Amino acid sequence: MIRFRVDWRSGVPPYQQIAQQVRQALRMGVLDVGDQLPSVREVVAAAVVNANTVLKAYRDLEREGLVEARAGQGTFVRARPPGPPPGTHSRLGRALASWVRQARAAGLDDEAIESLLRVTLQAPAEEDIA
Amino acid sequence: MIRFRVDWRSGVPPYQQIAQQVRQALRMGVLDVGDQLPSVREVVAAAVVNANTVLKAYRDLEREGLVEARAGQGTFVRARPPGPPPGTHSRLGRALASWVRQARAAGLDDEAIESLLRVTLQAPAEEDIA
DNA sequence: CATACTGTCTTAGCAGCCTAAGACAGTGGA
DNA sequence: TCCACTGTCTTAGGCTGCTAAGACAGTATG
Repeated sequence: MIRFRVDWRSGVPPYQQIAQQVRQALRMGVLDVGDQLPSVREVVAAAVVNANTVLKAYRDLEREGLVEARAGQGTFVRARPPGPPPGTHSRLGRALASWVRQARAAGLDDEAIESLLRVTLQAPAEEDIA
Repeated sequence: MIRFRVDWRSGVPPYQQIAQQVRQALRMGVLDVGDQLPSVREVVAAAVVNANTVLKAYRDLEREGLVEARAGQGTFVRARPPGPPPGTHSRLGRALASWVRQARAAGLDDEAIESLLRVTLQAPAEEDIA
């Protein structure tokens, strides 16, 4: 059963973080069609967030067609998001992990690493900074 | 002169985005000690955000000792944030750009890429998903 | 039927952040 | 001195998101 992790310092709304963690688990193959998501009350009991917040995240995922809520039973994965299969993510993930090790060895902290990625992603579009 | 870019869909408060872009420019060497930041009114005129929002970002940077505000003159870079020199970031940035090209060629969009990094950064600490 | 799960909705309130417009103060040059 | 720039602060309002507690409905099981 997937377990959620909320970063309160990031400024990103918790309901968005939960939804995104589900999407990523689907892309990575950690979750698959038919799997059950933790019940709203389980997430609340884990002291992550309020019931309404979990509900909002699950509703977003339902609107995207990724999950399906059945009253009395739970919330289940209905489909996989568009994109490459899990194997592709695993392969790329290993390469990225190797790069992260280098970056950390060079003295970059997580914030510097994330900023570097953000710059890299925007780079080809336009000059982003300066 | 550095130019700011605000992503309104990210959920991250604009004042945090501005402050972070300055920090990253310092790490990358795009900004250096003595350089001037755009005036509050310039940023406002660029239709990025409100004056109070810019002020909040600059105040955060001042509290960190990175910049110094001088009434009547402007806001100037005072020091470089701790961490490796700009050259290190450039080198790592090129390697990362190469990886990003592979990921995009494999069909990953920006959200998938960012999620993959987030998972990778948390991975060694604890099992983050599942 | 009774119980214990499940998802769902309501109400009320609070906090953070952004906006708008204006006003004040310090600095430097004509 | 006057003007144009700079940072700074105030007031007032609004929007979004989170919290709390409770209540209702659907489903499965004994």
